[in-house]
Amino acid sequence: MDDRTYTADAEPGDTVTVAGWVHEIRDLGGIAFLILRDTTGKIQVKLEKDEMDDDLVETALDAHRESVVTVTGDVEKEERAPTGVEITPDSVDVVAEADPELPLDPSGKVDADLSTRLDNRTLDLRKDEVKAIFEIRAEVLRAVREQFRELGCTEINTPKIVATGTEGGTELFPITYFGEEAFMNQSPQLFKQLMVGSGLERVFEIGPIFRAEEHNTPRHLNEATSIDFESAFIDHTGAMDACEAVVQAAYEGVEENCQEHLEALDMAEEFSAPEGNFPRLSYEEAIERVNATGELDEQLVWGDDLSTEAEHALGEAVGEHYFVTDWPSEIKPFYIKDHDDDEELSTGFDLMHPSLELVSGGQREHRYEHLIEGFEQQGLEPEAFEYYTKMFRYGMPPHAGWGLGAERLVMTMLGLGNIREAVLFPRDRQRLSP
RNA sequence: GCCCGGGUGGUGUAGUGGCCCAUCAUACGACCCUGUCACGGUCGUGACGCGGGUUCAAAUCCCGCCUCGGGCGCCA
Repeated sequence: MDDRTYTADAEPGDTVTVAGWVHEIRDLGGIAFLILRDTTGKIQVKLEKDEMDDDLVETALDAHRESVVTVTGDVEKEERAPTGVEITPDSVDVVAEADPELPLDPSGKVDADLSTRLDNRTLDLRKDEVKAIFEIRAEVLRAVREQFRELGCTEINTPKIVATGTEGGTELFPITYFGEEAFMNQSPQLFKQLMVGSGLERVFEIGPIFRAEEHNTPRHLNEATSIDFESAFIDHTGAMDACEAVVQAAYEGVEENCQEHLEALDMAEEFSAPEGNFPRLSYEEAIERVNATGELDEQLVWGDDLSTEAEHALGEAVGEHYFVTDWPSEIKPFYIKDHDDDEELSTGFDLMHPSLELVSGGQREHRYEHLIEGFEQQGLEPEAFEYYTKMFRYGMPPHAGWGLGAERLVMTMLGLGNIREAVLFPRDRQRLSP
C-alpha cells in the first residue's frame, strides 16, 4: 500500500492506485460509475462496457456497496464528474467484500436510530457528518492540551482503579482487585490536588471518569472524559480565568482548523468562538435572575440548587457561557474552600453553557484541620483518605482548579441532541457493548 | 431511582379491532438503459419484540417480560 494515493490527491495526468470503500455504483447501461470513498473524499471511476476488459467491468459492478476495493488507473480531468476528475481503470480489485445487506446506510439516504448507529459505529463513522464530530473532538482535545501547556501546566495521568472514591462510595463502580474491594475512579480530584503540592504545582489531566449513577438522560454518561485542571497559588478567580482560556481555545481551534468538518455538519456559517470574558454571576444574582424571568412556578430561595428548569431559564436570559460563583457552602463538596470572610459562602463555581453545566470548580481547602473537619461533616472517615489528607501536613499550598466534561463541551459546541453522539462507544445505563 | 412514550421487512416509516396473507422510501435480486451525480424504468424477495390473555376477529385492547427513547432528580 506504499503507492496508494488518497482520492483528494489524485490529479489529472497521474496514474494512481486508490483504495477505499464502494460508496455507490450507478449503472446506466453501456456506461457505469463506481464511486470510491476514502477518508479524504470520493472519486468517480468510469466503466465503459464496450471499451474495457469484461472481467474488470464485471468485478467492479459485482462489488457490493461498502466493499473495500483498490483501483489502479489514469486520472483524467472530466467536467461531468462530481469532483471534476475521474479514473479510467486498468485494474479493479475487491480486497474485502461487504455483505449486500448493511445494518445501516452509510450513504445517508435512509436514517438510522442512534441505537442502531451505536451498534454499528464503524459503518456510522463512514458518514461525513458523524466522522466530523470526532475530528472536531480530536481538535478540541489538541487545542485544550496546547492551551494548558501555554498556561504552564504539566499533563499527568492518575489511577482509575482506586481504593476509595472522592466523596464517598455511593456512585462508584465496585470491582475486585486481587481479592480486595476497589472502585473505578469517579474523578481525579484528590490525585490532582496531591500533585499541586508536589514539585509540579500546576497540572492537567484528560482521562476517563466513571460514575455509577443510574440516570437515563441525553446528557449523562457512566464513562465520560474529564478535562481537569489544578494549580497551586491561585484562587477560584484564577481558576476561572484558566477555564475561560481553555474553553475559548477549544472553540478557536475548531474555528481555525475544522471548517471542512463544520461544513459537513452544516454549521460552518453559524459557528463562532465565544468572544471576551464569560459573565460571572454570583449564586445570589443567578437566583434573582431566574426568579425575574418568571419561568418558574415556584420562586427560588437562597440555598436551593439550580434545577434543570432554572438552568434553562437562566441560560436563555444570559444567552452565552457564564459562571455561577459564590455558592452556598452546604451545596458544594467539602474539599471546596469557603470564603474567609463568610463561611456560609463557598468559592465553588460552575461554568454553564446556556443549555448545560460544563464545569465545576473552586478553590480547595488546603488547611489540614479544616479538611479533616470537612470529612467528618460529610460523614466520611478521614482515616480512609489518609493517603490524601496526610500530604496536607507537609506543606500544601493554596490551590484551585476545576473539571470540564469533554463530551459536554463537544455536545454543546456542536449542538448535539444527545451526549452519546460525542463518544465513539458510549457507556450508559443499558449499553455495555460495543 | 421516579415518571412518560415507543418497539412493524436489512434500514427508516404508514397503519389505533374486521377494509392488512400490512403502506411508502431505501437497500437487496432480475431485466432495460452510454454521462450519472439521491440516475431513471419494469418486475420481484423481505416485517407486526417475546410470552400469556380478551374477542367470532388483534399489528391494533389488557397483563408480564425484554428493549429503545424522553422528562425529572443528580451531575461533568
